Amino acid sequence: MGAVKAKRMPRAVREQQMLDAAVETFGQRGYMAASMDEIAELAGVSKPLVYLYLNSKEELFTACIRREAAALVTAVRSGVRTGLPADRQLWDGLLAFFVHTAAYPHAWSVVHLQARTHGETFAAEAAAMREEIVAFVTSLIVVAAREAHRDPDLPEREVAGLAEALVGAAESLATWANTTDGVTARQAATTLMNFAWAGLSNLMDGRNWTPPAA
Amino acid sequence: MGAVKAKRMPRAVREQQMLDAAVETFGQRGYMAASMDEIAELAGVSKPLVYLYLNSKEELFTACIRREAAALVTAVRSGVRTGLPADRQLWDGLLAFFVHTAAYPHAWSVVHLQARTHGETFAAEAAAMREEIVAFVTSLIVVAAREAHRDPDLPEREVAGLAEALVGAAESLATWANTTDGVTARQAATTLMNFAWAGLSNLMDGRNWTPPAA
Amino acid sequence: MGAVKAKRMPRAVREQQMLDAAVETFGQRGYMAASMDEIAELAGVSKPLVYLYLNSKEELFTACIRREAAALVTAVRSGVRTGLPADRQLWDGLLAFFVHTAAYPHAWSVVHLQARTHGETFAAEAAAMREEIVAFVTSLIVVAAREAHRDPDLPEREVAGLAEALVGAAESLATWANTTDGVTARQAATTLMNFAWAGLSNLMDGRNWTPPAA
Amino acid sequence: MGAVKAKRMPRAVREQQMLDAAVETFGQRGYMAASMDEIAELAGVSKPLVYLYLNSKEELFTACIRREAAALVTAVRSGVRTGLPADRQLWDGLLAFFVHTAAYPHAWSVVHLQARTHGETFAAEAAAMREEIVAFVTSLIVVAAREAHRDPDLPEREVAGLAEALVGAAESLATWANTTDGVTARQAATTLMNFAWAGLSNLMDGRNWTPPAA
DNA sequence: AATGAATGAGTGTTCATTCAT
DNA sequence: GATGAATGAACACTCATTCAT
Repeated sequence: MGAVKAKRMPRAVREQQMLDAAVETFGQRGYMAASMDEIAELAGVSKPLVYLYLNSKEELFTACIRREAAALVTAVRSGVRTGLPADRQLWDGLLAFFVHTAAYPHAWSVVHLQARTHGETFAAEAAAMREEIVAFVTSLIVVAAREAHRDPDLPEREVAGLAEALVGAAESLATWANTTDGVTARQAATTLMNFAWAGLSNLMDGRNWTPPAA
Repeated sequence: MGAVKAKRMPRAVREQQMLDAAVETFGQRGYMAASMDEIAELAGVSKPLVYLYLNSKEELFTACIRREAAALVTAVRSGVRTGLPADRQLWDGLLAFFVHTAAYPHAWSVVHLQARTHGETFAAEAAAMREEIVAFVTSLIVVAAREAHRDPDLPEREVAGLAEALVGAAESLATWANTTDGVTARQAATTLMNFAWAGLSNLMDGRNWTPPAA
Repeated sequence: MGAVKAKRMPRAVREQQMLDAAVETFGQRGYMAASMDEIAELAGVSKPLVYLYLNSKEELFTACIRREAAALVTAVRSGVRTGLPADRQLWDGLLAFFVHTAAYPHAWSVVHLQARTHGETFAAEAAAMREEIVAFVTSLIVVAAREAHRDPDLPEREVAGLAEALVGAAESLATWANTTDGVTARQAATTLMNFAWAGLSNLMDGRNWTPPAA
Repeated sequence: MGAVKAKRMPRAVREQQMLDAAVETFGQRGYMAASMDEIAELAGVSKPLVYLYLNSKEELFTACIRREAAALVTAVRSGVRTGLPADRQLWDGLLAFFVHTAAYPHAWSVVHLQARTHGETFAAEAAAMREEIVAFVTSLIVVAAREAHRDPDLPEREVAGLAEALVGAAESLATWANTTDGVTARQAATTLMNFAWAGLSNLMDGRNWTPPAA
């Protein structure tokens, strides 16, 4: 499973191999339980080379988070074509998201779980990416409201909460799909789309649920 | 800072103190970064005593997960009264959930984050509790459909996905509320209820979103 | 040669054993070349215990410097009785100094050589002790001048230079005596006393050597 | 900061650049703390080239000691003109010594401190040079005694001790002058000359200090 | 019921050194 | 003549765990 052992490769290539190995190991074992020895071995190089190129375990982990977060954002962005209706854009984005997280489960574990459980520094790194996605979803909600010929009279904080809930649900479903046999990316996307779009439409019609008095 | 030092207490009490300290430490530092030294000190006892009562770090962590998972399930169950309409039951459950996770953030971190990032054994422990909650939510959805005089013609897998999405959204919002200033449990519950209930109603009316052909 | 292996000793005792071993090892190998493993083994304990008691290699080394510097100053002070003539006091001090450095060559190496070659922090630690000795010698020179019924019209900077030269010569002779067979502490002290006392007397008589014009 | 980068230079020149860099680095950081990486970078060449020319860290260090020791001896020898009175010769030698050590503090650190704190091999290398200087001083003392029309009835061992003390004092003053602001080579030489010459004269007049009975 | 004393095993990190070009 | 790529071996330090009392 480790990279084919080939000596004397250019630095850039080796670095990617190391990141590959690191993402797999961090994703599987967790940040702390992953040992640099294991990562080096999986990458097919000696430990000093890992340090020569990536300096420390912390920097290596950060590099993993950055690379995978960027890859995920790129995947989602690439899946969406502007100009289509908002619901279609949301669908396309969700589908791309679930396809990507299913294709790279270790990467998803690194970005979503590991990055958030080992200190503020790493968490912040992952949070930056998440912000991008939340912002994207938020904008879609606003556009959808406009398309429905409705003033965006949903208060801003309300929209933020909805986007948060939607993204949170997507994240949970991604993990769920990755750990539950027979759930495809398409199914996950459909479920969430049904759950979310219908809810959003209703809200835009002013039919919202009123909590009982405290 | 730790518990007031009092010698010679009955075992059951000491054990709870240790678990308190462990939950706080695990929640704050993470499973691996938490040291038995720190936990013992925070509990106000010597390390060998911790081992005498709880045998190992793994067992100690498991005990934490069990205790806190049970506490959370109990809290949700206690918040709900049967006999009320389904939406009210869901609301009550969500509110109890957000109140509890806000009151015990370290416990929530242990059960939701730490338990899932350090090996299958721990993850399974937490998953068991989660199942209970998902089952509860599933049943509410079914009841709601029945109340709406509609046959639960939503396929079972669909319902499972919806419950999963709902619970996932709740979990994300809990963490979000715990780390975002000025978001109360009531607000989180309202946001989610709006998002979810409206969506569920729509679905039960057969107005679901159809994905484009692959 | 290592301490007789005896288990379960009180902390204070173990600590001294560790310092003994550390002084020997640092003195022989040098600060950097000495490994904590070696020190622990020589002390007859495991490495973690060394860390438990002395925290780090740096702190261990600092503790060595402090202990041995204090021991040397104490030895010199104890060798001198106030009330005797200045030359006798100087002789007694020098003799005590050479006896001590000959009895504890590793300690002398640590304080005089190692402490000065591995960073400002350590150097400062040793310099503090040296200051005490220089101050002591300086005072003796002043007293000697007074005893000789001469105003201490030697300028202060001049006296400082002389004390520095005297102490420097003593330090060099100590190392020389330690590495040259057949040179006793008494001989070293006699040589230096002859060299120094005669010179000082001459200076106090105003017979100083005038350098040629630049 | 390092030598201007120029490719393809003759070996002899490159070697001197490497030694320059090595002396500076060893002098500043110490033998063990200095890394071959740092030295190579400061020399403006790649590490393998350093190994090609100087074989190993040990040999590199040895080469540094040899070069700098020789340079120091040469400097002292060049400062002295035979035919002048002994005291003038001593003065000239001391002055040359202090001027050289002040001009090349890193070299002085290498030869005097580093060489003596990292194993017998290096110490022996530096000791060889020292012997030359001690021998030179010894001969001056003998000549001085002869000039004073006195038989050198000072026993040989006594003379050796005096030379040792004188050289030791000089070494200490050199380091002292290098680390104390405002002390010039000339001042150091004057202080030592006063201290030493007066003492030596006295001794040659038979006025020596008699130690108390043991 | 409780603890001071002690350790085996492992981790991240560094460095002198070499090979292939 | 010169170097980018790569490593074996070691070292400081930590931690879960146990023993003797």
